[in-house]
Amino acid sequence: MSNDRDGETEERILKAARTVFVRHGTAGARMQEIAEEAGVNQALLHYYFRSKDRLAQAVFRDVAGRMVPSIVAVFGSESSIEQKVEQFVHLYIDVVRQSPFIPGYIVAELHFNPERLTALAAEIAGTHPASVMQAFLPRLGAQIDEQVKIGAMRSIAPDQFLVNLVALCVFPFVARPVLRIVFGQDDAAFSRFLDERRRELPDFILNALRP
Amino acid sequence: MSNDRDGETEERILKAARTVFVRHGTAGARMQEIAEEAGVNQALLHYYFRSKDRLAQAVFRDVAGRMVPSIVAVFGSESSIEQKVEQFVHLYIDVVRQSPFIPGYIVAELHFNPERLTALAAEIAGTHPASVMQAFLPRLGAQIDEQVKIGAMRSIAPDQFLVNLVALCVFPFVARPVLRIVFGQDDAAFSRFLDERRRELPDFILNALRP
DNA sequence: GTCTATATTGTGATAGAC
DNA sequence: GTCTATCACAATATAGAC
Repeated sequence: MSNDRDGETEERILKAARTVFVRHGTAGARMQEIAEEAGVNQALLHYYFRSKDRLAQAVFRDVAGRMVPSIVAVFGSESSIEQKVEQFVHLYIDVVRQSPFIPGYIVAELHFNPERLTALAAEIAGTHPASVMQAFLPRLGAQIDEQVKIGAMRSIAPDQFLVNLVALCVFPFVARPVLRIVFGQDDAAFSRFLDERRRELPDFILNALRP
Repeated sequence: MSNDRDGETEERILKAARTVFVRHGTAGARMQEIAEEAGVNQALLHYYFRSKDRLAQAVFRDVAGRMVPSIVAVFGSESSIEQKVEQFVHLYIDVVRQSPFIPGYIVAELHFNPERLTALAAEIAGTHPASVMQAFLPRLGAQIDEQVKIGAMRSIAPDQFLVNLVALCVFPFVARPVLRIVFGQDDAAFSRFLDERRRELPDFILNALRP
């Protein structure tokens, strides 16, 4: 195996770790399996990442951070609420559909190792200007108030609104094993379910807010 | 320590296991910690449950199965859709609020050990009459169609409807670490958030389905 | 940087006394 | 049924050669 002049090996290890951690969770993952998946030996994992915990941190940072720029793009924009809802639903379903196990991994990691989120949040706060981070919730609130004032929308707290929006997008993926059993959905049926959802969810949400 | 004539010890072990598995997940849980939590030694865990895996299975069965009777009660009833939605939202939030880590545990277990759900499903199918299990989805569909025909509701597939309903109830609990950071919610704020949600969610959902 | 070999501790599980 | 003691192996981590 040749040298890692351009960080190619480190990247391959991280990718392998992503696969294994997402599949088995941080506690269930084995360094040995990651090494095999990356085509290197276990010692090299420690050479690059020092410990399993640091590697797990790097993976969470990588996986969870991946979602952030698009979210910021949607909610940091000047679009109308209607547009934001539709953009978010489409973006989320289109992206996550290609890695449908990510949400389950993230939720599990949030639950068992919530301290990793703190670390990630600090980093994101450093990357994006504070103005964007601080402002986007009140801004959304103001946008809602506007619509309420002209009678185009019923009032809703912006945090409730956001939780609703994200919940409706994320949940089908984390509940997939249940859908498989309760609705008898095989892969194709699940895919059709997502198509239908992508099409109808924006209207469902916007209609919920009509006066 | 006295003998376990009435299954008191076994019950105490199961309860301890519930606590530890819910907190750390199946892979992250340690038999030693469960033994301490139960006030017994590790050997006794094996005496009653033979292996960690069987204990994990028993815990999942216990925790996940706990929710089922109430769900069946709501959706197996003859109530109107409006009533079902309100009943489910109130029931779910009231119950889960007292054990707010359950949803995170269940989602994680579904993700990493989906085969446990299969076992549980078989058991539930055995307990409840097949008529109830098979019928409840078409029945909900028929109930929706009725409303659509009289112009009281817009059309929606029953599986989409159910996913929406459950998603909106479950998600705040699994996303709690995120709410804490993004919205700065401490325990009291989260509790108020749930109060507000319990009050407004039924209307949100029903309004979404108005024509 | 990458490997092999190994140290060290953790962890599920069992044997056997009481 | 419950305990103590211990086995057997899994798993993270490090030392040191190349």
